[in-house]
Amino acid sequence: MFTEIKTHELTIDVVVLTIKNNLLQVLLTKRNKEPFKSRWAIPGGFIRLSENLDDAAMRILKEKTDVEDIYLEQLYTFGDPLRYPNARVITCAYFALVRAEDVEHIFDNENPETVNWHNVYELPEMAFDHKKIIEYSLQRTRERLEYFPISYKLLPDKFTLTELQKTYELILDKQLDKRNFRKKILAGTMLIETEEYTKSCSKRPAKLYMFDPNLINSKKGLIFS
Amino acid sequence: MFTEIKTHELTIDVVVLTIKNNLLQVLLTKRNKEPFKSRWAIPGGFIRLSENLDDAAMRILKEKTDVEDIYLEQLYTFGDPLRYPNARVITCAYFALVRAEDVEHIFDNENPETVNWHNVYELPEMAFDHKKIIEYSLQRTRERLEYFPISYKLLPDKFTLTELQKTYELILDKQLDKRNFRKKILAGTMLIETEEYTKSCSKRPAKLYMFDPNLINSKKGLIFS
DNA sequence: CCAAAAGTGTTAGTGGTACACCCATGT
DNA sequence: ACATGGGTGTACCACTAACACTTTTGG
Repeated sequence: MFTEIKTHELTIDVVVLTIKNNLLQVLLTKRNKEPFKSRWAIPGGFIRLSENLDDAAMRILKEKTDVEDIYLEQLYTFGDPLRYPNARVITCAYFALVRAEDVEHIFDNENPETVNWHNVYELPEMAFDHKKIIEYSLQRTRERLEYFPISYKLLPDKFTLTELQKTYELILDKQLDKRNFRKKILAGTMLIETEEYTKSCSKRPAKLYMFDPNLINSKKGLIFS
Repeated sequence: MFTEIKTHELTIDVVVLTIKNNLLQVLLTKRNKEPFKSRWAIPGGFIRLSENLDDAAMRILKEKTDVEDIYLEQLYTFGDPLRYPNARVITCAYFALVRAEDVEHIFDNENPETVNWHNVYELPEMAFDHKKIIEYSLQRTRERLEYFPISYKLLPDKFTLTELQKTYELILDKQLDKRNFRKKILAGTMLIETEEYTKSCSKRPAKLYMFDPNLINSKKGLIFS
């Protein structure tokens, strides 16, 4: 029996989003202990003494995947007294955007074989308030998309305009007009046209583009209302 | 197996903003103990077991002022290992907008006579990372101003368009065009024109307006870029 | 030659910005 | 009558939204 000195515990939870199989997906681990045994949850953990919160979120993410160079942002701190049964656990939630191609393995030492990607628009039954946290992440990602070129963190180095449009459509969960999308995105200065084209696909080749690495940190995104 | 050693403390800090004497001001308390003894700090406190984070922020605010009906929003959680000397204190920061007229007393039981309003644009030397937290609040308030009619939380029930414009100008820290401001704000549907006018000022009387209480929770604000 | 995705412009409407003068009141 | 802040309209420009056909390739 633990002493009741500690009134609350602070954890970090990380919503990891990627685009895989033409779907916007979130990384979930299946719990192997109570509470909420065998329900799905977002990855989480404790903060070490020497870490700041961002470092802790990054470490927790790396424990489940092997990615570097991701977009990571603090989301919100959830602290309802009833969010965690029989304990007071406050969690500082983060969200991350990763390239599917960079994630070679997903693993969970405590729960091997029980970590997986799930379509964010068709979530299974979730543990705790994790459904709410994922929905909050999605909302924030949409807000960010309007102001920052964050989509490059979900795409390979070189991509077609159609792939970029698809990324916007998956995040915003709506269809965009092809001509208006291209006009607007090319009017901005964040894209560089390459001389390369897609090959060996069975249709007309598409030109490949890159994000301008000098402008990656610029604050200009695009608004698609 | 986790060792239940308490590695960090979680607190709540609240940035309280108001408009007073034609300035955007923040409520600060002067510390009477180490660390940072006699420096100014934003009000803060601990979270009780039965409270959610919003409730804790509201209680802490009420310990220093006597206001009801305020705008209160979670800002960000600051957890750098070095932010608090010789301890690991993580703080979940909130910001609040209050009407100066609603604040009859400001007080601090521990530090009587050492709680006061300060111009947010001319802050004294602050304790901890509180300057950064206030700057962050200001930035968030500006973002909110673009999307939500939050300015009504800083103004009396009835106000002139000039007072409303002044509120925007103080928050955005820039001058706005009078005709464009009026055109845009009246094109929205959140204002109700009253039949009343300012009296007993030495100039031409100004018409008084109210916020439409039905639209207070609407998401339409105004963008002044 | 057919299927499939790539690529390309114009128009109408909306909203933003810049800008200068008259009005109502108190002294 | 004058000083002070209240109140008003127009013109230009930029951005948004709607919309359909031709091109290139592989099979």
